[in-house]
Amino acid sequence: MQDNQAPIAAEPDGTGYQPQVVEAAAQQYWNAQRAYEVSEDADRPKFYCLSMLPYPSGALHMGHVRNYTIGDVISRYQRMNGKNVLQPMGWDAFGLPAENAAIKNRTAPAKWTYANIDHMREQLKSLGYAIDWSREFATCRPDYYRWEQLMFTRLLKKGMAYRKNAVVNWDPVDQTVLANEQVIDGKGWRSGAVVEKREIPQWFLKITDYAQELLDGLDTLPGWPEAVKIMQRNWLGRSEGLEIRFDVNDDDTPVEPITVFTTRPDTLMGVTFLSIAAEHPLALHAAQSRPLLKAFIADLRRGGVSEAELETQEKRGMDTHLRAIHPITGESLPIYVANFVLMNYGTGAVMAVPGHDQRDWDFAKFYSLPIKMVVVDRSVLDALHEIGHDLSRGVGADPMLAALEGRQTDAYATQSAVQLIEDFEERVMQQRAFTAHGILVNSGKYDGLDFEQALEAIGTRLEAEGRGQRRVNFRLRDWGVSRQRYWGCPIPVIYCPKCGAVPVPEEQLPVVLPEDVAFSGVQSPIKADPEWRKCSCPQCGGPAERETDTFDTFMESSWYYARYTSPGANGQIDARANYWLPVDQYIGGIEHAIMHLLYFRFYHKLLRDAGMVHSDEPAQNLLCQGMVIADTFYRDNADGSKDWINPAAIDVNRDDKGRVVGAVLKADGKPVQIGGTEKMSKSRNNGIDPQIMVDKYGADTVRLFSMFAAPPEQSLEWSEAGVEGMARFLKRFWREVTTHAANADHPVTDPAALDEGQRALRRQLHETIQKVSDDFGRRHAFNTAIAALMELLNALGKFNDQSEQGRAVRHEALEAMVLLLNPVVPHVCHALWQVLGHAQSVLEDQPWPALDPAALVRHTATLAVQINGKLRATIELPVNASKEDAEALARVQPQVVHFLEGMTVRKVIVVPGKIVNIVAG
RNA sequence: GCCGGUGUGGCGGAAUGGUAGACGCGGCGGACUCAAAAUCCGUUGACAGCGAUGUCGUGGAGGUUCAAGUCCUCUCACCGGUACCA
Repeated sequence: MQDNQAPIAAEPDGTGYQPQVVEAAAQQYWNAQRAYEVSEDADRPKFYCLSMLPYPSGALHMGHVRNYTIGDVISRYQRMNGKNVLQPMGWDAFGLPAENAAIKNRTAPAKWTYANIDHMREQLKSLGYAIDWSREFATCRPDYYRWEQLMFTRLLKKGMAYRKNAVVNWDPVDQTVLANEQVIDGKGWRSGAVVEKREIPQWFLKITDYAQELLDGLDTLPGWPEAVKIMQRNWLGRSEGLEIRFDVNDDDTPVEPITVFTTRPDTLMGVTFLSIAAEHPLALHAAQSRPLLKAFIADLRRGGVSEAELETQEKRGMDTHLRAIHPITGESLPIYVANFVLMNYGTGAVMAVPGHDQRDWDFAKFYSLPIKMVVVDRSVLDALHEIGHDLSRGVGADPMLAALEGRQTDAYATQSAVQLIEDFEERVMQQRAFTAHGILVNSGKYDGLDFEQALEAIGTRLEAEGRGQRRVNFRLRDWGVSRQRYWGCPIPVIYCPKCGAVPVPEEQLPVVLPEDVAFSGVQSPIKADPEWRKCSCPQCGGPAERETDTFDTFMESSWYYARYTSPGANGQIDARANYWLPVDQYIGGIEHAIMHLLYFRFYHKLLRDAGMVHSDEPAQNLLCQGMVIADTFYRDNADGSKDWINPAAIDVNRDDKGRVVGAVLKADGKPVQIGGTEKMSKSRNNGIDPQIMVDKYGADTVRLFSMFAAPPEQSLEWSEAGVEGMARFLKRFWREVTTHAANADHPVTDPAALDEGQRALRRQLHETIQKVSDDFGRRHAFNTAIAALMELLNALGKFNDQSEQGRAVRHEALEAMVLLLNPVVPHVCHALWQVLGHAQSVLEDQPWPALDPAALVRHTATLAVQINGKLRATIELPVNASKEDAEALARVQPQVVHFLEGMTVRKVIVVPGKIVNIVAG
């Protein structure tokens, strides 16, 4: 550090801002004070701030830094506002990546996982988060997962867990089940073999029993993002409709009727065929006698099971040659096997109405099946009225039929009515299905009814005949929790040849997963080991075998939030849970909007129904942060592949206006291609290591940039130049405080004695306090809060008043700034608080700066003057000026006079304190 | 395919129906320096103009309104999820 700089840059104590020194000292103090360890305190309002726990993938990434910094800012802010704040941390330690790493590195998944946790814990600690580390746990430890095994056995006894067949991705070469992620273009990612669908028995939790409650509960969560609630509503997919039974004709053997569910019973008279899933029992029955159909069904087994894959494939089908009986007309309808009907959804069979469903329309066109129009737009009815078919003349609810049968007096009108309907058919039905609600036609006695009337009439009739039933249907399916993998929580079930599936007795829990294993990836070690599974039946004592499947890892992440509240509890959780729960603020990635957050809500209701918690929902407020993205750079290889180059190794070239015109590799100075800005990933080599950034700039700078560069819900583009800007800001802040503290005593502000400049600075200070409080506490708009603090520092830099009250106002402002910035950059604030003459302390225990409303008072306001909505002038006038005064002043502005020449003023709108808009022409 | 989101200067972003572009980055000009770095000062949407100033401008097309980045309809592109990645 040079010491011949201009006086303003000189540091009174001879040193500048040294983040490494400042951060080590602050963290050491917090540790010594155990500053963030908390316990239940009935006298203070609690605040439980929870960030989604990390998967220990190896090293911290910027997404973690962003997530945990948001949580930390909220935690520290809430504590400064007097709350008893709990901010815990743990590890979502089971999962597929550990198995992949085990194969690659020839280490046991457990060893790899624990090493990652140790490394990532140190990284997290270097960022200075206000975490209560005494509550830390990893979900792969038996003392964690034993409680979810216990819960599962109890659910099994209650009938809330059950076993049934379900379809999985099967790799025929590796002889293993693949995750959807491991299926690429219908092929296994390692073997390259075409994946097959295969049915195997799996355990399920009856989440569908809670479907209605999960739906209703969303209305009790005003603190959740609307987008998340909408996605969950759509995922739950509540619909009301009619379940209809179609009898089936078969020449040889008697067969079960087909049950379908429809939300459009009004189109029943337009059904021209039925579609069933390939796995439907009737399809399998028909295939027995039809080799072609059998081959077709076998062909549909090719490829993976993911919805995205199934829904985007070409629609195909084949006639079973079985015939269904229309429940009203008695018509004989073809039954098709179709690849777009999924056995998982509803009943695995749908009634096809090509006239009024686009997918059925496409299918019918392709296979030359009949299309019947049975619903027309209301406008057709209106047109009928115009040509003399008046409903009020006793036609009642049956105008179409009347028209068609010529019961109207006017033959011309009748003919026109027929024409109108035919026109509609011509105009609409030739092009596509008419899918909107409307009025029934070609439906016999139901002609003229609207949707609700038709639902009522047809529903009542089918219910009376025992052929149908009105019911509520959900899209949501039960939660399949079985995984055919090693690195997960063992499912606590024993299979006995005599007694069947028996839950492991509570006193025998936990069923411990062996951690010291050889792992090749071909088969789970507990499946490969003939000894591990051997046991005796808890009921009859005879020889039996353990379940070797493990739980879906969403099981562990569905209740961890509750376990943090009860460290060491001899049970899943204890009474402490009801002090801390529900979570006040939950923070995590938007990618968890549906599945994790639904299981999380579901599990809370399971805990409630087991008497362990008293609330209905696990989290009051939810913030979903966006991704962290970065530029990508690459060079083309001769074989057409790309070499992706990390942004840290790149220099960017610009033209004289600052536009990027190219990039070169620092190492050789030669050009590279610029790719898009994408999510940080290994595959694009555009990840920026948080550790390198912390080592280079300090944790505070990294935290500040993460919070400043974008609002939390949006994606955040990493920019090292932007990081440098944050480092500059902290340096200037440091200099401003240290210079001030060294130069003088600090008198107290006397608001009555301030001159205009002093009052203006103090007003800006209190406006900033107001804005930062609102941005941190309510809006979670950390970026604009920081911008306001930057503006305040800019103003302080220009404020050269060395008078007593000048120094007093500056002192007031700098003290407040240290407190306002503390949630974001706690280390530097910890140091500067002492520079300002205070004893070393936990800054979160200082009160949040108080707003002085008197300081905010303004005497004049600036109004925009518009002519026809375009800005032409601004005027300054007293805040209490009347509308008339504002208009009068606006009208005499030279620009206004100029623009109004030759025009007539029609109207003047005055919004006091904001705008005068003169409408003229 | 379906569900949800996003789109504003050279870049990240600001603006909760009321002066589009706060703040930061980058660029340009200057000060300091033997020089460089750092720091500081000024300037910076596009187009036209010496200038005052004017015109245009928030993915695209329409609409509502005295007034639209913001509300509505349609549309395009990208991102997230799609039940075994977490």
